[in-house]
Amino acid sequence: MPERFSIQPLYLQLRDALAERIASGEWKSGDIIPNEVDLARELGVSQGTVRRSLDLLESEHVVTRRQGRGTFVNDPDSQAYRFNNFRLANGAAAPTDASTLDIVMAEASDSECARLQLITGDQVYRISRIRSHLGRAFMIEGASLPAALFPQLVERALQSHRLVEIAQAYSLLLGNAEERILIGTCSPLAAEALNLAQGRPVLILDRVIKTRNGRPAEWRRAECVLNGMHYKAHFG
Amino acid sequence: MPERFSIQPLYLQLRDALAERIASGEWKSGDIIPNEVDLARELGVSQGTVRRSLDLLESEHVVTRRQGRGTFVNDPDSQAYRFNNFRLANGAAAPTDASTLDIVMAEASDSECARLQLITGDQVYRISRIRSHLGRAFMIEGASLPAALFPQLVERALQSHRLVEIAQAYSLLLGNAEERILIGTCSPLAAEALNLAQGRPVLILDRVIKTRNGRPAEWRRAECVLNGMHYKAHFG
DNA sequence: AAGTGGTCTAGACCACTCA
DNA sequence: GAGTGGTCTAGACCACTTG
Repeated sequence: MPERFSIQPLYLQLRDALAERIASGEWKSGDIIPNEVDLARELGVSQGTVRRSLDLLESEHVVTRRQGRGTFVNDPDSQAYRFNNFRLANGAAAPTDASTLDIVMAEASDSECARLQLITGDQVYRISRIRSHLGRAFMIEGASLPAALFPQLVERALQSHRLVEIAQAYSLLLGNAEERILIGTCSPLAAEALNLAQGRPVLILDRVIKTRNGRPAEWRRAECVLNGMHYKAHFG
Repeated sequence: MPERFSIQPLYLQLRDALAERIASGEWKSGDIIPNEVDLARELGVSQGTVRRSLDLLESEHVVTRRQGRGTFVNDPDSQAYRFNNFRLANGAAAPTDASTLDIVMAEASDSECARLQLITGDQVYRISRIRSHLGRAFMIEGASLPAALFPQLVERALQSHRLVEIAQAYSLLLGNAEERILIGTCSPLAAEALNLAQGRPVLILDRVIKTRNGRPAEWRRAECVLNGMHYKAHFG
């Protein structure tokens, strides 16, 4: 019989336990995890409860289940896909390249504290990146990441500073994102980086991505021009 | 024993049957629908299967379930909330008013055919609306609705021409929406209606809302200025 | 106390994939 | 044919709401 360690339903505890085993690297991207019957026996719960927690993890984009084959841990690339919402005129996802301009560590500003749920004195990494599509730069972004979540980020000298790659390197599972979309005129920085005329209107994307546990992992402010693409949102 | 009328799983057939009973008006907005045990007995399936279909309907925003109380049919207002994504600086939903400028019926254009999945010769209603916030007009929208879905729309002289109200009047349940967000300069029409300077940058919102069955119900093109609000999107 | 949805179990059978 | 996830059942018990 399973013990109840908390007031949470078993299937939620189970979901978190399984997510933790994925985050910790016990099961890696692309791996097949044990089948429902084995997991149920190992964990001392019924198969139906295991199923329920796996279904939840699938809805959270952590795993993918395929009838007749098994339950697979999702790739970081499939995660990245969720957060790239630039689309071509035909609706297909626009392939984009990102490159890092700069990384520094600093004390969190007031707005960083507010958006990343930090307290005054906490440290953040500030990353500036530039994204291009078909070789043409169209977006410049400034991202702030809590240093507590990504210790020694600069020292580790990762290949890429896309959040998806960073999260992978730190064994962190990403959750939802909320974005504020505004319209503005380009900053001097953006004008230079993207080769825009002074005062050119830009789309401002202000987004917070949280971890699966609900902890803010990245606050990004971006300015972009669309160059024939559009930005896709989905409601429902 | 339930008969299987199709290859679809029982819980999906059941979900559609229950949705149909709501759409038809048998259960109205705000009503409590029968409890799981009664539904299961009536429909000749197990309680677990009824539960599964009701959980699905809840995830589709058709009903709301409350432990200890019952399962309630959602209001059109709660539906409208899903499709209003203008937010104030503090993140709260911005209350907006909509008023109709004009309605006409016409033969669907090529782009209307494409976006609404119609064929040449089909009829559409074209509605132009203007939205204001705190008494100030900030968005002008042109909506196209398939006439086949909303017969005699003009003749019925509804109070409001917000899609949510129209759908309610026609016993139609709304599903998901997909929106394309672009940046542009205001059209002469928008400049006049919203009192904007020529060439003022605007946010262009191009959205298709589908019914619960996946049939396109409205294609809307809007131009707006934000006046301190922002447009909210959610990913995950 | 009665009634509702929420959790959990145990087990049967089906549909799909692959060796 | 063996192994996987997907569907469906029947029933026990829990948690919450209301009279």
